[in-house]
Amino acid sequence: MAKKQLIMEKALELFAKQGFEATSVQQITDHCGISKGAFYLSFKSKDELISALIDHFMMQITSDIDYIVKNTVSDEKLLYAFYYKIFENFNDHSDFAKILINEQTQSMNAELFSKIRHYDQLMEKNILLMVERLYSHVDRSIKYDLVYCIKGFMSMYSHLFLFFNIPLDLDVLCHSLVEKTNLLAKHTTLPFISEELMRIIEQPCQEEATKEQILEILTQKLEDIEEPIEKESLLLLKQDLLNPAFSPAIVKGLLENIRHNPHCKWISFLLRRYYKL
Amino acid sequence: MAKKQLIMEKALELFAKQGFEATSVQQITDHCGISKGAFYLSFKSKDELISALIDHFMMQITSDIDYIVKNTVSDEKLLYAFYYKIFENFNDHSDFAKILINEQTQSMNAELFSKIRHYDQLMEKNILLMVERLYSHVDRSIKYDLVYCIKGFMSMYSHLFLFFNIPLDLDVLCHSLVEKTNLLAKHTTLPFISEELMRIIEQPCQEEATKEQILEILTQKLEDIEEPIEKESLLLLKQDLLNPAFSPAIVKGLLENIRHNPHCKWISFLLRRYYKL
DNA sequence: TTGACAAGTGACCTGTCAGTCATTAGTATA
DNA sequence: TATACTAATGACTGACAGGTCACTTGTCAA
Repeated sequence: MAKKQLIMEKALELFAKQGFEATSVQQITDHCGISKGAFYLSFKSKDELISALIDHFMMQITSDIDYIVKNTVSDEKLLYAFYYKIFENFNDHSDFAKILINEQTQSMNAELFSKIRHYDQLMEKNILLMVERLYSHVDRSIKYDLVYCIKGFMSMYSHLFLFFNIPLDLDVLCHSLVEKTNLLAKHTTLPFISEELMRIIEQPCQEEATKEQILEILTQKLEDIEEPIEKESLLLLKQDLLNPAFSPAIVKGLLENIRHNPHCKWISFLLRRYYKL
Repeated sequence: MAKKQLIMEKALELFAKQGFEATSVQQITDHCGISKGAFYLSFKSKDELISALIDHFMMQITSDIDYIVKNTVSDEKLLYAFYYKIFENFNDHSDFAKILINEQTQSMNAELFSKIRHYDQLMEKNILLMVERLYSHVDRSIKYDLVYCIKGFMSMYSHLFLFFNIPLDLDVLCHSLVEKTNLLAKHTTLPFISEELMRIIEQPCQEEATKEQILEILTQKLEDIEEPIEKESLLLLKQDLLNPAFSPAIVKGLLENIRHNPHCKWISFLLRRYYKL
């Protein structure tokens, strides 16, 4: 299991520098100091590696953002917190962010492509939720334009510090983008993206995970977790999933216990969605 | 020469669908109905093909935009005309636009990468020029943010019609973006991109073409052009380049004669820059 | 009809890749 | 020490890539 992590870390560096296609398995294993055969003990294929990388990082950022959008109390601070968490993630995992930007190409495996698209749609949904909450008083016909502008800001400004080595003042950046977003929300009168257009764009998003799927992931995660409180919280959540007994408050508390462990972010996201918290 | 064009057209389709790396020379020649050997009669390598494609389309759009920014009289209409020309180009040459978006990766040949970057910088320069002209009365510290927001709008909204087959109402789109841009220009108080930051980003842009380089391109183009007025205009421009005699008005008129021929857009751009028109 | 020459062909060359598997090294138990 | 087992190795395979070149075809004028 530690080998798997080593490979993921080292491969990430190479992918960010040279791109996915241009990096051979041999290069990765050389960089890890292991043999080519050892690679295939950890991953069934090169595609499975990139797939694991995408899942690992996108689950984290998706659940982070989901938590912020659903749990930030103050409307005032929500947009700032959103931008901050996005850029903080991009900054902390800049190698992955570079891959994500450079490897948008539809040339890659169709399965990987739809995986990225899936996470993109989850993100878009959360941005829309945020826009609807923050700007409920303004003309609703502009909400999809706002979503796209926010996504545009995210992509242009992350380019800045990802590809030029720039000292990043996150606070200034986020305040600047909050102002821009609020300006557009307040004054825009001519939207481009109509409800109808949005319906064309939005392919049906994947179903929510079933209880059985969540249970499976949860059971698997139980083995990885060492920390006693987190382990017990997970165990109790599993029991409640099989045999509902706890009140929402208790469930929420248990989820709170685990959400800061990187390994638990995704399962925590799935459970929040399952319990509609 | 016609063979070259055939290859470029057919390759463009495949590149847009599958990506550059994922398309083999064999596939291209099959799609053209020619042999692999014939490909190498027209292009020295696969890289030279993609390089030719980039030049062909980027020269056109760069010179189109340069002309609009430098020759649109009405401030009112400039921004609209800019957006319109951009999206019109992306729409007309959507296969190329897709390649440009998908193939930003630094994994490609370094020479190709810097070629794209060079055109990107020319475009950025023109956007900056436009921003400085249109918003000379507002706080100048926000001008670089405006440039980046304009680029963000361009990229997000072109995604919409490039990757989802959407009926495009260019007029509504451009009015909408003009409004957004003007709003940001009018009300923004918290810029993020400072003069200093911009200096870090801006690597020295390539030198302007020398008189000799322009002459060489001009002489070569003369052979391709059939239309008598355009041919004579080019010939006169060549004479003036060797032996300055014409007044600016005459030179400008001659340039006007040729600028609508797609083959002449680039040489017309170079000459405009040379004569500082 | 001939011969000269450009245009076009596709089998072939060399290199690289993802992925396999017979073998070996390491380790823990009896 | 012997045995049983897993972890790890790297030479190897087959597929396919970009690029070459000896050869064929087509088209002229003489």
